[in-house]
Amino acid sequence: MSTASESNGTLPRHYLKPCLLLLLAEGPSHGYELLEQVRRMGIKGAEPGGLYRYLRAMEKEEMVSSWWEPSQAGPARRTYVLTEQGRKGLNESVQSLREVREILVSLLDRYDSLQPKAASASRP
Amino acid sequence: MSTASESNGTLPRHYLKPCLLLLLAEGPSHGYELLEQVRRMGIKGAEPGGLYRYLRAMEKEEMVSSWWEPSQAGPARRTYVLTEQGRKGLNESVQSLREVREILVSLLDRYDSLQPKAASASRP
DNA sequence: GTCCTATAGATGTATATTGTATCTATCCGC
DNA sequence: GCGGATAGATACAATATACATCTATAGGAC
Repeated sequence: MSTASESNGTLPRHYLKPCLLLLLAEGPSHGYELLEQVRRMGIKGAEPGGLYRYLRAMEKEEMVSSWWEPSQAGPARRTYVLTEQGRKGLNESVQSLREVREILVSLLDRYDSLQPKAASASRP
Repeated sequence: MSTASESNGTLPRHYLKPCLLLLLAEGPSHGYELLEQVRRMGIKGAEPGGLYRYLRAMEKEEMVSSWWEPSQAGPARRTYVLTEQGRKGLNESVQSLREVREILVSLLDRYDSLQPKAASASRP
């Protein structure tokens, strides 16, 4: 257990799947590119191993489908698209994400209304 | 993997520790009560096993300290208080939580600006 | 008194999820 | 033909989580 720093500066990898669904809702893509996109989105700790695993898992669940596509520069890529079901899945996970956001907001509000002493780190 | 519903209506248990630190920053408390409080806060899936284990772990890290206290009704309780270090830990994890909140907000905004078709679930 | 329930805390263990390292393959420039 | 960037995949160890179980105390029902 690493205390307080287990999600330092990054979205927990926990949100990888919703992120992937969102990115694929914006258009078809392939693993390597998705990796860079999720990193740019804030999941800095995302790494290829887990990402490819998630993609294959989501395919097994029929949230996405894929095929090989030759690249004009470099090795062939597996291109992923969102399925009808994946879009439903995205809608659903967005709903839970909204709840998470609300809870997070109220938790942070609660922190902010602690005695000033405790808030020393955020108020100079 | 259960797709899209793994955090349905609840804060991932992942946030248990920050929650406990916040609750203890509001005042000393004991495990059984903390359990109910975190559940009320939104971590509905919290269960005694993990919670007590977290508390002992946090004590080993000197984020909290505890002692036995007799109860006027029922068995003795172990009362926990936040230590100086625990308060620092809270401040730090609140900072990452703020980042998480920001990323979540931008992710949801991004979802909301998808083609109307995709947003059918949230706009009647 | 003894049985049942609520309160309180703790542990053991099976299973899932993650992190990390490693491996293959293709194409490009040189 | 070699090294580096791109692309995808897997194995295995380390952690985390869920779930069941165990102890103990106080209070009330009977």
